[in-house]
Amino acid sequence: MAKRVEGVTEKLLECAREEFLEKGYENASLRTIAQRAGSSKGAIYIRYPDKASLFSALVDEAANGIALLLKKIQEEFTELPGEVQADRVQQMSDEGISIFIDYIYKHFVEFKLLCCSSEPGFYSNFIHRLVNIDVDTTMRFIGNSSNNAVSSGRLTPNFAHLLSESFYTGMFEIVVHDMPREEGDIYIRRLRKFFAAGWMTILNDEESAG
Amino acid sequence: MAKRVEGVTEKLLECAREEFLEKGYENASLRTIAQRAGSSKGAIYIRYPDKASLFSALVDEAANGIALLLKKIQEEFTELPGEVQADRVQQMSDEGISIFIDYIYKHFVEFKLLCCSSEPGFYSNFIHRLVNIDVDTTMRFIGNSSNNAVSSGRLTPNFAHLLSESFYTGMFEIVVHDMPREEGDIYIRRLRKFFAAGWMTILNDEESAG
Amino acid sequence: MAKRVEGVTEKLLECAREEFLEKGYENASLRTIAQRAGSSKGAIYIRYPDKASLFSALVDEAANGIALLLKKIQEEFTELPGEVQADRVQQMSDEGISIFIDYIYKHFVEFKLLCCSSEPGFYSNFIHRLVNIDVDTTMRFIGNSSNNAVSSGRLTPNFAHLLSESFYTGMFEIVVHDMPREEGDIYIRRLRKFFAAGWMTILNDEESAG
Amino acid sequence: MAKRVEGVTEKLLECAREEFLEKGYENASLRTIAQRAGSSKGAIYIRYPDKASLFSALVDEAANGIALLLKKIQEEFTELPGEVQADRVQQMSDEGISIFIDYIYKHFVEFKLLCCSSEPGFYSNFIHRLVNIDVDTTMRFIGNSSNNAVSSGRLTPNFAHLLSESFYTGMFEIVVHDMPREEGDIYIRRLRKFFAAGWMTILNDEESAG
DNA sequence: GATGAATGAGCCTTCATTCAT
DNA sequence: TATGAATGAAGGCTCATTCAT
Repeated sequence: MAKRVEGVTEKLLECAREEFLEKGYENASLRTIAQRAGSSKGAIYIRYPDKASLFSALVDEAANGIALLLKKIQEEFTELPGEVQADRVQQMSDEGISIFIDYIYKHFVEFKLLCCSSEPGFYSNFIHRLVNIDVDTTMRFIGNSSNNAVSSGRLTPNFAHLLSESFYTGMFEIVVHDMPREEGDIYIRRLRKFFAAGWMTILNDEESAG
Repeated sequence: MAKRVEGVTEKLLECAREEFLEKGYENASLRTIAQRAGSSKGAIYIRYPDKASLFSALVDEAANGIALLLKKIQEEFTELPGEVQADRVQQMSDEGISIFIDYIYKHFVEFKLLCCSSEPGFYSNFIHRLVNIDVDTTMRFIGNSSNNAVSSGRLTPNFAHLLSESFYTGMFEIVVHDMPREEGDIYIRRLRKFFAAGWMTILNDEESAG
Repeated sequence: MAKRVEGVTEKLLECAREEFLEKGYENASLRTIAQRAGSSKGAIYIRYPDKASLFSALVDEAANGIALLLKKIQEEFTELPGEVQADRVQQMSDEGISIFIDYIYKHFVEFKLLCCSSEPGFYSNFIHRLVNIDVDTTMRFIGNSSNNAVSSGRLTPNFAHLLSESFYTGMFEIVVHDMPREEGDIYIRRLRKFFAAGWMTILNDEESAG
Repeated sequence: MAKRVEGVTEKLLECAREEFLEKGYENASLRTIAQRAGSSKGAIYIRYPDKASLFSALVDEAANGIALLLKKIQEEFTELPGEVQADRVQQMSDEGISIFIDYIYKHFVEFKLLCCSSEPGFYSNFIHRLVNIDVDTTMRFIGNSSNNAVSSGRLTPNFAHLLSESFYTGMFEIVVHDMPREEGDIYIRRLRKFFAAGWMTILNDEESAG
């Protein structure tokens, strides 16, 4: 039984990465990828059923990984006693955010591909997975608490969705702009403060407060 | 004098709009656009020298218009007396933001095209134009005041850029998500509060405050 | 009755000339010609039924003119008394050749178009017209004399044709290479000597002579 | 290993040859060539990067071959002792010319393509390669001898160029006119005599002779 | 007469994908 | 398994020509 030549898959993925980064998903050419890798188009099709799958192979692990990570962080928040949850505006702890940023920088190229080189819709799908996790936790948290943000209409699910999306899009600016780690750290932490402050204006019942 | 058959340009633009919206810039086909419009490929080329120009024709007016609008709003801010500026965190007045939102909703489809269907780089160019206007005003405002955000290193031009980008990207979420006008209004006003709060953490000298 | 705007035809021809010279027949564009002339494609079609006719309009007068000229020169030769003809190898007199060269230089651009910018086949048609005139005279001259070049098989009509073609192609080298008048004069006169010598080897019965 | 289906390349070249011959380079259509060959446009592009390369594939070997042949023949002339050179007007020996003609007839179709169906400039490039070889030898030969053709101004490089071009153009008349071998032989040998006589009028110092 | 919009065939080329070897 | 030849649809674009105005 013929075996896959060792290293071919890796070489193909590496060259695919370069090609996608340089030209974007649509304009990347499988022919060129195969050539760069010193391999053949057929070799790609043995491994991946089509162009989209090849792209996914480069990106899925990181995309799944960060979604899982976020889920875990959020679950840790959910498991906190109610009183502690109520004291926090951000669902990610300081430690949680650190791990999150770590993860992004550890898979920087993959997220670069996702942010800058994927087919239209692919990136937003990715963001939405994160957003859904985030919003789930948020809505559950508010539902469990006595906060009237939802019941008062200050917060709709759709609205929560958009705020979250804005936050995560903001986060991935560090990738889009190739921000060095240190700068990214500072930037994301400030972003959290931004959004913490923002959430305050929603969670707090200003009307009745005024 | 050969006159353009009435309505052909409009029909072409309309069908181009649809095609671009459905398939995105890269996958849109001039052939299909012409067919949809019951016209010919040549009819497109009489009007626009190439595919990119056809797209621009759909989008440029709105893109330029909103940039001009932002500039005007910012200039009005700049012309305010120094004390009044200092009291404000957001450079857009309530009235300014209303006009801004109005403009977006009046050209909703155009911004939809820009946000969701343009070639890679086209959308970010657009956002950057707005961002540059914004950052200019911000940096000048801080330069003219005695605020030490810049001198202390809390704010770099690059950083201001990213924050602004995050803000405007957030704004255009209302377009990406086809938010109805009323909801968009609320959303954007909240976004302002978010960022106002965020800016406070940068403008205020926390270090020395602590 | 609407009248042709004066000078339009001239302008069109002038710009067509330039376009054909620059790009060659196939790659010349009627659209471009009309634009250069500040006129319209329709204006061309009013005057000429198609692209080929426009080209002909630039070139036919010179092509016909030189053919007529050659005919006249050759007829003058034919009308010479038989003895005088026999003494001459070249059918063009010194005076004849001068007039001929004059004509070429007077219509240099037109011949340039013919030689370098016409559609494949057009140039050879032109040359063949000259060649046919030449060969007619030659064959008649030999038929009327007692020369055995033909009867001995040293000269076939086809062969005469080719020799003549080689001569006239050689002649138009002065056009192809933009030779200045003076140089062209010298060159063509040498060419005549070349061919005179060549013809000697055909007209003279070397076999029986040897 | 994917192997090219046998005969496809040959069929493509054959049909390309026909198409180019019938319509000329510009008007030949790759679509038609592929159809004629019962193949696909892609099949052409696997083999040749573009239209020009396909044409070259039909023609280059013959064009290079005859240039090399001419070089070899000329070098043999150059290596002759000075006295023997001086006795010869033509640089090609009888044997040399035979080999040359052989070569043309062995690649008749290829030269037909070159002469009658190539893009403007392609044919003259080809001729100029031969001419440059020829003129090099001629000028060197004259430089090494005591002949005053050059020093007296009777022969300029430019002029030698044109004479040579006229000669080779004349030669390829046998191709342009589909002359049968036997006739071509005779024609070319006569052409040599023509030019031998012509060269005499340049090499001989007529002035001082007179 | 003059215009240039409209046409649609046609151009060369690239592509993802299939499949015989 | 691996190859790359083969495919044919589709790409953007140019063109000579027609014809309503």
